[in-house]
Amino acid sequence: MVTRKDIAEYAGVSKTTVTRVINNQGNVSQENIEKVSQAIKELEYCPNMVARGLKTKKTYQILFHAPALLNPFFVEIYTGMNEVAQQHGYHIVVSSNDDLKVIEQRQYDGVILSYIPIGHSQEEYKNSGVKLVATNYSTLDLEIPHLKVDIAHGITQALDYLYECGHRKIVLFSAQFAYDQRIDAYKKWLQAKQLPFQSDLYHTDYIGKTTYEQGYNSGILFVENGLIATAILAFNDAMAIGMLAAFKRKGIRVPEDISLIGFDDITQAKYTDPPLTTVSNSLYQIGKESAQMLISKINNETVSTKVIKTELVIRNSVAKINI
Amino acid sequence: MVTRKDIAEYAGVSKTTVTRVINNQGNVSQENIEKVSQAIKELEYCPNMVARGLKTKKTYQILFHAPALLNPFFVEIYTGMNEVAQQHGYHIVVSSNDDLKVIEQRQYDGVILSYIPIGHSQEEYKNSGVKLVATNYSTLDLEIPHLKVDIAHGITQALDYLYECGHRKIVLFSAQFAYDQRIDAYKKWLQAKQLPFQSDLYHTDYIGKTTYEQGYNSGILFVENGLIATAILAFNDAMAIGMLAAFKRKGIRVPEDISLIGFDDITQAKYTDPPLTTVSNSLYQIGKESAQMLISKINNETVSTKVIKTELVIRNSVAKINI
DNA sequence: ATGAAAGCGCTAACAG
DNA sequence: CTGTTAGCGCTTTCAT
Repeated sequence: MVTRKDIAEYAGVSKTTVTRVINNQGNVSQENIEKVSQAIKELEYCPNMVARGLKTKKTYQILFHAPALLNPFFVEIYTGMNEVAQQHGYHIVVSSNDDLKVIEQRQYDGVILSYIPIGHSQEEYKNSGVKLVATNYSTLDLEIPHLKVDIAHGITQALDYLYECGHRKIVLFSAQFAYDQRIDAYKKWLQAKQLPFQSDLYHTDYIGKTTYEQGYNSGILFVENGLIATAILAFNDAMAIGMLAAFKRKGIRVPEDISLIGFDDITQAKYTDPPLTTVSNSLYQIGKESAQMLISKINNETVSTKVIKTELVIRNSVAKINI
Repeated sequence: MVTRKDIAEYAGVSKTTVTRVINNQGNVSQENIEKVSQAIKELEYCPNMVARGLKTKKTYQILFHAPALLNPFFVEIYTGMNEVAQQHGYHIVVSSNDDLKVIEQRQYDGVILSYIPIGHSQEEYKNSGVKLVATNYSTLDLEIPHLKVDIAHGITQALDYLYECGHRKIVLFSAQFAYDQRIDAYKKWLQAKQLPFQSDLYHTDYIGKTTYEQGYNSGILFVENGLIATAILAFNDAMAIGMLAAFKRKGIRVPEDISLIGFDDITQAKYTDPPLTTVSNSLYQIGKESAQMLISKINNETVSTKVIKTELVIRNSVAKINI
């Protein structure tokens, strides 16, 4: 390994001078700049960021704390994040490891939270002293600056659309694992439309997992219990896609027999049969912005929570029905 | 930040002793072990891996060099990799950055290659001196130890199955971006079956991208040019899923009008309509094994190329037809 | 404009 | 069993 020392000797200057030209801090003669540059090129020197990190306390590494990358949802966010991180010279490592110690151990410059693991609190993260930002958060009481998706708005958009299409019996799939704005938004909307709230018209039958598989299982169950509604608002696209498969399996046609709306607009949503009507979350954009937010924070700029607007993407999984 | 020095002072021992108990190297009295452990707990000390890395030249970081995580294919591999990496205390960072310098800069302990970027050669990687392993490689001339998927075998399995189902006109989708075993395997198989080789029965119309979108476009084109075959062997599942959408759009039924086989068996393949018959690659397993392989190599064990067996997963996208 | 020296937090001889 | 010392590769005062 060739170090700054080698360059210094080769160029006949001091190590300090080498540092100065590498980080172009000025105060070095044109002649020396050239000698050093030449040496660097010839010896193929490249700075050791570990050593630098030890000294400067900056590793140029960011931790993305996500439950499971296998969920396409997170992959799209990650992809956006990664793009801006790269532009700023940061590497991102993804971890679903609940151990907060790694943050200090590995000296991450900052962390992006996409969830707070069970058994941990936002206080713990805050106390750890790292630069912190949350992404795609929808819970109300988060003090950490974050990108807030206005899920309530998205739900309302979807519900309105369903209403326009003539639907009056709509099942909402929510989640048990956390407080979910969906339910409140749903109730509020029902009230506004003067529709009755029937508890069997929303489901919280699954815990934590919002996957294809879970959607499939929920779909099967839903059919077997008798179609109690004309439309479903799924927790997310992955689940909606699983349901699509379940309905197909059970001989239930979408949208003829039941209408279905997803959430997130992941890439595949365009390629399902029928193409999935869904609420777009701008996942990629969210990823980019949250990385930008964290990097700003690392640079000691002040950042504040920002609301992301959702958008209804109309494809073919919802039917107009007669009222 | 609390360091080893703080622990030493708090426990009334030397820094070396602290090191010894942390890395339990023995040669420490029971009494001191307890004093140090106590101090660590009370001061909430945790070792700084950057400093350690500088000294030991081990960062416990692995680079996964993959073109795009958005491709579900890579995500599944990554997930497997990540699991075993975690078990061994490694973090993985994914990068599609072509710059080999980061390997030295960031002092990665090893890198897993899923492709060699255009303009680079395996020699370059080898010369860089890092521990190296390749994953899911199918080209023939790779000297780096790797997990080799026997694509030829997979193709043959798929082709055989199609043949059994009565298909004689089969389109193979290959890729332009690299030498692809598929074509050779296809030709060889045709010969064995004494079927004529028709150049219009394989396509290499797309470059590099093997995505949903590309599959969709290819599917549309394929239909518009007139169905010249009864079955398609797609490059991978992502493309097959895109094609499924295209056929649906064009009113072509799968498998009634055309049969379709994918490659990889990604998670969604189970949830398409119809569920996709495909060749399983054991992506998750590949990920796990390649990480294991690299870690062994990092530990200076000798590792060698290993062939992964493919498996035909029969679902419902292939029809039996009359010969 | 240049260099010497100290030190980031850790490990690894070496000496006791 | 324990501690002293040097040093990993880099940055940063502080002199010159």
